[in-house]
Formats: sequence, C-alpha cells, structure tokens
Amino acid sequence: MDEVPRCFGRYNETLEVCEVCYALEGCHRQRCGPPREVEEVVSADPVEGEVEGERFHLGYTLGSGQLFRWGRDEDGWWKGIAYGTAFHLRQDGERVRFRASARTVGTYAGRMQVGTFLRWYLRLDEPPILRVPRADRHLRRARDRLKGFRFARQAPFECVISYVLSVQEHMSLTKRRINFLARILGRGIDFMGVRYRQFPEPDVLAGLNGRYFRHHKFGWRSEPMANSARFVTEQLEGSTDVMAVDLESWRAIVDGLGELAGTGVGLKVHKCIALFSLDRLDAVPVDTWVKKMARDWYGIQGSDAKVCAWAEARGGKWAGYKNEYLFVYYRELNAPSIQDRIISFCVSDVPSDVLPFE
DNA sequence: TCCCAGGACCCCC
DNA sequence: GGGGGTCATGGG
Repeated sequence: MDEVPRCFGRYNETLEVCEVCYALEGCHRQRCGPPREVEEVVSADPVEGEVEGERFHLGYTLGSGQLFRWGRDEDGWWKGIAYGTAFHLRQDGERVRFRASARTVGTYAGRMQVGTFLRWYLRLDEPPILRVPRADRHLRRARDRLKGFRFARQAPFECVISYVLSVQEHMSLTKRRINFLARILGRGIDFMGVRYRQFPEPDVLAGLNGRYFRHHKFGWRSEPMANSARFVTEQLEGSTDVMAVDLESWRAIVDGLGELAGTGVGLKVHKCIALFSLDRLDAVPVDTWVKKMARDWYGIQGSDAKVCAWAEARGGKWAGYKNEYLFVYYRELNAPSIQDRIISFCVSDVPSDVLPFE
C-alpha cells in the first residue's frame, strides 16, 4: 500500500504547516508550488567597540524582566538580539564593551551607527531623575538597590507580541515561545559561531492563524497573538520597512489594539508596551507582583485599574521607573528562583535560564 | 496533587 | 464598574 503524504499542498517542514491553507497535517490541495525558502541566513563578522555607561548597570537593565531576548552566557557576556542585530555586551566599570553583527542599525527613529544605537537603545544618556519622599522607605531602598537600571527602547512590534504572550505565564516560558517564533519565522544571523534569529516581521507572523499556535501549545494566547499580528499588518498597509513607521504611528496602532477585543492587549499589556517600547515612562503595568507589593507595602487593594491609577498619580512623570524599582525589589525579596531575583542573579555567575539563540 | 505565572475577556449583579 | 469564572501550559 502506498504511503499517503500528509500534505498534498505546499507543506513546509520547518513551519509544520501548509502555507496555503494552514492545515497542520494535510491540506489535500495539489496546485501548490514548492515550499518557500525560509532559510535566509546571513553571516556577520563582529564589529567591536565600547560606549560610556556612566551610572549605568547593564545587568539590571538587560535582566530585569523587561526584555525577553537577552541572556547572560556562561562566559559572562550578555548576548541578545535587538532591531535585527545580534550583540554581545559586557560592562567594565563605566564602559560597555560591545560586539555587534552590523555597523548600523535601523529603527523607527532612523538608521544609526551601532555605538549611537546602543546609547539610544539602553538610554545611556538618560538617567531617571527622581525625588523620593524620605517617608517612603520601600521606594528609597528599592531605588538605591537598583542604581543604573534603565528602560530599554524595545522594537514596538516585538514588544506587542512578547507581552501578549506573557499573559499569565512565567517569563522563562515566554522567552522560549518568543524564541520559537524567531526560530521558525525569523531570518538567521550567524554571529560568532552561533545562529541568532531575528524577530519575525508582522506580515510573516500574521500569515499563521490561531489554530497553528494552538498546535504548538501556545494555549489561550494563540488567537490573541494571531489577531494582533494581523491588525498590525493591516495598519502598516504592506509597509515592510520598520523605519517607515514613526513613534507616533506606533502609538496609534497600539492604542487601536487596546480598543479592539480579542487582541490580548488589555490594561496591563497596553501599559507594558507603552512603557517598554513607546517612550511612555509614566506608565505603570500592574501584574500579580505589583498587586502584592502594593498591598503589602502600601495597603492598596482593589482592581488592577485602581492600583494602576494610584501608582501613576503618585509617581507622576517617573511613575514607570518608581514602579519598576519596587517590582524588581519586591521580587528580589519574594521570588523563589534566582533567575527572578535579578539583584542576586547579577552578583552571581549563574547563566540565564534561556538564551536568545536557543 | 496543588498552586502559580508580568491577564484578558465575558457574564452577572 | 467590579467581582467572579474561565481560558491552557509548564514549572516548582
């Protein structure tokens, strides 16, 4: 008896899906052509240099939980990929040494030389300036313990998808899911002996439906993620160049996601995207940790919206930083795993649980 | 076995 | 408007 092929159409072994109808096993169509080439890999020689990082802490910034595609390797270097460029970073006093896979990096704010990009991406020249009342002992202590932390400027689309995936999920598992998306849909960069993967473009991710991600055990985040990718793709109107969309346009797109049901962008995810990728440093995401912290340390209880409004009104222009200090410090005192206790993690030599090229 | 994770969404009062 | 239930996966 002849073996029945599981797909008569354009079945892609890497994607594990028919690219025409998104059937997972067999689409039984015969008019499809050969598989699309997904193995687009470029190899890059490292560009080396360093930038000044005065009153800056690389570990707190990359390991605090805001970013999902960075990790500290066994050799002590922080390795990650941002705006389609692979990096190795290491702090040496007030200098940050870098190795990069490109000389220039394209962003929504234009194309930059790699050193300029790192200053912008890590806000090296933008330390927060906070006034903390003497009576607020928790915030004072948290701020003093996290000196040098900065909010990075994440790429907006990657940030949207990352935080839709983060809903009620451990950070380590969210990292693995994001790596999965990059592995099957992102372009490869061979950099210093390791294959990194760029985060997929919106239209590429939007090509797969919720059922596909259910199949790959993304759970209840499957349909919202697919819906968000589709919405962003529609808003971009076929524009595949990330530099063609400026910050104001991204803000409008994300506001649209927040107003639309089924995108997975509710109050908390919207605040995360605003804070981590849209330059809204006054935004306060309220998650389970922040809720416990607000209850234990400030006696504030109630709905997420209530806690959020309380923290934002209280924190003013720098509410995002104030909340992040408290979030990280509260987890430092309460989280069971050293991977979640970022202060302890940074002084240890333990490698990150998930690295961006896995 | 149970509880929890950087919640969103819908129903119900 | 807010309080509760439900959604689905993996780790401790």
